[in-house]
Amino acid sequence: MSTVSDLRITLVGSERVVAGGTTAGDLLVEDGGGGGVIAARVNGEQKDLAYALADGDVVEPIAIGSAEGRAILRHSTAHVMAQAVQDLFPDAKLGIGPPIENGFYYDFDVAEPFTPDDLKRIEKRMQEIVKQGQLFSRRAVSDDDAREELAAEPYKLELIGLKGGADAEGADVEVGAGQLTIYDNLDAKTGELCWKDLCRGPHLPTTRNIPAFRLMRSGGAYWRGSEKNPQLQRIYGTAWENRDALKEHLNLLAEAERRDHRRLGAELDLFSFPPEIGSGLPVFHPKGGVVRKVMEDYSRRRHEEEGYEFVNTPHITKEQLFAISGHLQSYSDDMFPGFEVDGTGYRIKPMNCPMHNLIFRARGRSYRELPLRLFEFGTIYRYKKSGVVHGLTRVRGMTQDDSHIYCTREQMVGEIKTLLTFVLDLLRDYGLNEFYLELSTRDDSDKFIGTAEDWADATAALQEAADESGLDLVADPGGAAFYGPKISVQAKDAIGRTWQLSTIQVDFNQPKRFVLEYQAADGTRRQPVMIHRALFGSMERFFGVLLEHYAGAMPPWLSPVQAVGIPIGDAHVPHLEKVVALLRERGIRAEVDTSTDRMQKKIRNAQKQKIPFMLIAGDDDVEKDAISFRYRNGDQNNGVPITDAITEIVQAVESRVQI
RNA sequence: GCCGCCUUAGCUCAGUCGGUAGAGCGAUUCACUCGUAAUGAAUAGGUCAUCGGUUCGAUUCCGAUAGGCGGCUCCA
Repeated sequence: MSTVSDLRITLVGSERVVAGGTTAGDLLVEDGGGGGVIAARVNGEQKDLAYALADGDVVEPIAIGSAEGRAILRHSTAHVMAQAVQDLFPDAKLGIGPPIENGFYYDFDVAEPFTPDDLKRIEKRMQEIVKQGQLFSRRAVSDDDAREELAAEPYKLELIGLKGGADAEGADVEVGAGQLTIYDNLDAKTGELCWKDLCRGPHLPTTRNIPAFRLMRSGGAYWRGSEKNPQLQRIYGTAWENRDALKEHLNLLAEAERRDHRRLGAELDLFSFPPEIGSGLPVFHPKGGVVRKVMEDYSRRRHEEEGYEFVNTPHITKEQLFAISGHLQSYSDDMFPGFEVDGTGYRIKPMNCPMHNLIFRARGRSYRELPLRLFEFGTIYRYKKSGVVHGLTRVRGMTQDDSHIYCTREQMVGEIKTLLTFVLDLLRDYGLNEFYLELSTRDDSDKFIGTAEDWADATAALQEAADESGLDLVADPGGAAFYGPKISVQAKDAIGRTWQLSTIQVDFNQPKRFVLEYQAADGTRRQPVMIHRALFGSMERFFGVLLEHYAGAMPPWLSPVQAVGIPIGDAHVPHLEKVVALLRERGIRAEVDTSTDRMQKKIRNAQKQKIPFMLIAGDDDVEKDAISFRYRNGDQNNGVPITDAITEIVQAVESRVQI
């Protein structure tokens, strides 16, 4: 029996004396924090509310709506789901069930994959469990006891064996580094055991604390994330602190679906993926083609201004080139198979850099030429596994806005700084405004080539450029490629999703392999620093990202059709033809809708095509030599003199604003 | 590549418990000429993804292939 002497504890900053045996829950609920407090942070560690306080403990509440609270909620919901699954499918073996961003999952080994109907049944059973208000009850067990209790759960047994060294994503949620614990789900009235799971916790006090959840989908998932392991069936769900938050989340998903670039690409007649050509190989239709052209034209112009030199290289090459670059050895899984021409092996190129290196090497280079910045819209082909291909974001053929910069070590810092500014400015021109950076560096493993000094220098240069940008920087230690560190630019889109776009990558490998050299001022031959940089990533992918960002309503400068003339009657067509001709003279992509539809229908069509400027004309406008604007948002501006209307459109296009 | 689901008219989708198919939109034609998100009518359009099997008979059942979707893995 423990002593019942008073305990001195600290509750969010203030000292407190409570009776022995007080739990975190007693304290926090008594403190008035009962509303929404579902767990506690005691001495920095998450604990159940049932945790019995000890003398000297520092206690903080965890609210269900906080990041930590949501994770606990979702983890507990995963338990409820697993219980429901084992109720309905007694032979299901448990994998792992961690919380994830926006929800949770649990993996099961079952004879038959789950059907959508199964998910409905499971969800229904979960609701019953939630209603029952089962208690989550923590219990410490020895490894041996745990093995005995979980003898029927082979995957759990495997996790017990891994304790502390759990490597798979989510596995450490089940087994921490120390003492094993099991969470029993107990009937609130009878205290009867309903279900149990090996788990580190903490959990909600009862299943009744789950306010809102939904099962989302199921799919296969390899045990412990390895292709070599058997596949389990994973069920994904989402859970929130109240119904509104759940609803908001579901709305966001619906909005994302509405913005899906694959859907918009078809609706707006921008591109398609003819099966006759092959998976992951898009064709751009005239309307998509003009958007791409505008993107390329503007990008070229900016690169010219920044001192890039334009090069062109072929799509195929002797295989030998990739033996020199090393890609054949380390990248061949991602390359299309080779073929033979006149007895020599050839390949389709999966990257442009080796060819740019050959341009660098085409003659002796002086330090006076550096930095040498080679730029190309280089079309490359990479073999992607069939299950990976996805719209424009995961293709097998793509055009990179690729550039390779060769500079001296002394120039490296300055060059990287300028580069990052250039990259961010250009992305801003396309209407992306929220960024953060990720810095991928080496770790101690021996897969990395190049000297420690090289790495330190390059990493410092990237770090310095990143710091100067003032953007948030996420460290990614160990995430670098074997040949050098990199910065990647992550952009947030209009609905808050992040996309990895540009990368700036230092390469210690290829200059060595291609024996790239320049002659320094002192007459010695030195190896240049090589920086890879794809700004949009690929034109296809960036196109897709922009489409989703704008939900198809591209800003006027990027819109395939910038203005459409809509006559009220046939008699007004010549008037609009005249306006459209004037607009075209100013470089505006404009046309008159001369179809036999009624003007209401024409407006509807233009609206669906998300054309920024509708120019409507009837008798009133013809008489006044004017047009009436209708904008995409439904606003009107009637009787605008033609010259004013043209100025307005041209200005909107030239300033690259969104309207 | 792996697990599951899907493929019916240009698009979105019904349907056939095995007896060769429908709608809306779109297209075409005709009529209507209209002031801010769908005028009306008629017509055309499908080897039910492809190939093979089972069957008297397959779009339907089975298998393979291709393509798509959702996961997983991969993305130096």
